[in-house]
Amino acid sequence: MADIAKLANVSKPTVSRALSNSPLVNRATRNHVLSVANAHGYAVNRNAQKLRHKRTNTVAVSLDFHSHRQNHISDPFMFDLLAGVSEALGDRNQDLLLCAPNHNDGVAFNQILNSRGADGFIILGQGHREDMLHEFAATGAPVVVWGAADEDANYCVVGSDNYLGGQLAGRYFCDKGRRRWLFVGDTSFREFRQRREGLQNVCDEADDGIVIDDIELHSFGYDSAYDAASHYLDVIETNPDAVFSYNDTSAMAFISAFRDAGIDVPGDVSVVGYNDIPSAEYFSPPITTIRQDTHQAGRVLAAKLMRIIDGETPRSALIKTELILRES
Amino acid sequence: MADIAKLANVSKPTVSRALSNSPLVNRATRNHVLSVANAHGYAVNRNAQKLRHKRTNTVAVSLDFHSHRQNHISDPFMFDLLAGVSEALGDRNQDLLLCAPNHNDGVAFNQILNSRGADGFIILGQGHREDMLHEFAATGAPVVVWGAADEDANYCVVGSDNYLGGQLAGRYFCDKGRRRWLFVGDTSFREFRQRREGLQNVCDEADDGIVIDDIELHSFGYDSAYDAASHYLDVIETNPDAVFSYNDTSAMAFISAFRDAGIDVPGDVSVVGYNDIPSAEYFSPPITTIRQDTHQAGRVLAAKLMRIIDGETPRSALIKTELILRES
DNA sequence: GCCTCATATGAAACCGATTTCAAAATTATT
DNA sequence: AATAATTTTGAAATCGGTTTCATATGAGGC
Repeated sequence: MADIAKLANVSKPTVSRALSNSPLVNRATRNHVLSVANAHGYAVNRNAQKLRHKRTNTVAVSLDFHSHRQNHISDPFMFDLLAGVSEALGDRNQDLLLCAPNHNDGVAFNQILNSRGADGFIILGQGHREDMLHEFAATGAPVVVWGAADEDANYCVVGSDNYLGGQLAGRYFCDKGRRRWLFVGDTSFREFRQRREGLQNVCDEADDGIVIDDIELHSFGYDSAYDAASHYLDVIETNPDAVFSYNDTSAMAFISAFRDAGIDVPGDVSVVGYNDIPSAEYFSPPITTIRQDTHQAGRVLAAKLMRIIDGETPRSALIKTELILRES
Repeated sequence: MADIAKLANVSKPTVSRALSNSPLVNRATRNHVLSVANAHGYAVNRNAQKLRHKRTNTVAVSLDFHSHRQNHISDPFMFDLLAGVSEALGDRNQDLLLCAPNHNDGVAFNQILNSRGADGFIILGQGHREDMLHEFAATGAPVVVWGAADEDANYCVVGSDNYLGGQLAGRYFCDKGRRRWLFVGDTSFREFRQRREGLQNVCDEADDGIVIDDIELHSFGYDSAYDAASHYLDVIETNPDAVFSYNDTSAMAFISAFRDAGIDVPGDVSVVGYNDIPSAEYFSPPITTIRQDTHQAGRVLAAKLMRIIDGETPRSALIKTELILRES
């Protein structure tokens, strides 16, 4: 910057002001400085800027890779979400610091904040980290979480309307005249628990002798879902006629297992997945599922975090959640 | 840091040296300083550090979101790659700056480098940006590209052995006794062109009257592939008995289109995809495809870039590329 | 012509670390 | 005990910007 100042025959502060569009600098001077800076391909040193400003304009994004134990990071939904967040942050001129899998604990988060590596955090997938997040947020850390809203949460949560998602699946089953429902998912995750509750709600209101059975599936991935489904069919007396599973991949696994056991989908059983990943549409049969708007999610997450960084305390929010009617 | 120095009864430089494990500081003093720093949750300011060191320990990663015009970012393969890179960079204590979609041109890249936002670039998917990348690399920018090796490239490329990939598909078709092959892909992309050449090579060596037809598919995504397949079947005289498509999603689309036209897969036609995305295994029929080791890819990309940043000029490299035999 | 006020500019201090260089403290050598 | 060699330590300069504060310049009012 000192060089540019010399070249433009002005002082360092003037260059600084010109580059930041300060009204304190004369129009003509600014244009001159700008042209000199441009001609020399000058770019302000972000690190010096961050140091002085005490603001990084960087958002750290954490992906809970490890909650996808088996499948590691394979569920495309998380990545659509990441894409949405990336786009939203780009629009706001915020840099995106992607946190590596092994840095996903509270200490590491605090370290990033304390060392001024980022101004705040977007956590994609709260998983089983609610306690850690609670603690983290309690320190005053600016943080937004993609996950399930929680009355007691001391942090801002943005997520799918899981309860509604459960209701949508339930109503779909009612429409199809299904009476023996099966819920698949690990209800120790709040998100899945809320879906289960929404499903239960529709069941209760129908008051029609509908029963709901549960499979607590503690590991992710297609294979374990397939195995769970096969085993379930082995031990159960009466087959279910409807399945609501926690994501599309497992829904596909259930469909395959059912078909391999000679059960027709969607003839004998209706199946609803969650997330509407791209392949859901192309599976055979195309999967009826619950879609979330990942772009909206990204925008909302980014917007809320910006407000938190600016000292406000925005409320948690639910993202548009809709049933995508297909053939399963 | 000045505070820690005061608390530990030493000077600022001593604290700095203690924290960076410098041998210039006495063992006892270091331990004392460390314990004081720890007790107060102190973390060095990264920005000051980067400013002084003129090194950021940050790698910018660019995803070519836009080459996936229709599907935007839906191909899970790119994300597996991103995960691999993220992991590898994490192991090397490098931060990962994810570049937003709208920042994917050479000027923006240079801006990031000049402003010391990152030490180097990992470009995932060269797409049609070869010229830009060439120019970028010519400025001396440290850059590694995931894509297709090119004799003339002035930058380091890491990628699948596309030629071998094509050969593997060709040999598979030979094994199945297929004689009328169809190659699907946009050969204006070097990667796909190389695969096409590998396929041709097997065809030539078989010397068996095998013919290869081509569909130049200029847009990505399932739907356009399905449409292309249907249209192809409408206008063609003799149906192909083998299809090698540029990715798994399009392979699925071709299989669906063929089946909808009453053509049996794998009975009448063998289909080979590319990338081995998770759903390839669960599609019906499970898709025979070419797999690349995304973790290895991530590690190699990271390692090469580190060497480039250190002033070396490592050579381009090919990643393990293997045929995954399934039912299609 | 003198005073006030607004506008434009620059000198110097500062953000929070690291590095150079000189000085102090310790240890080894004779 | 005196000197040389080696460790340890700290004062000051530095990285590259931004901000404060004082000053210079020119316009407008009387």
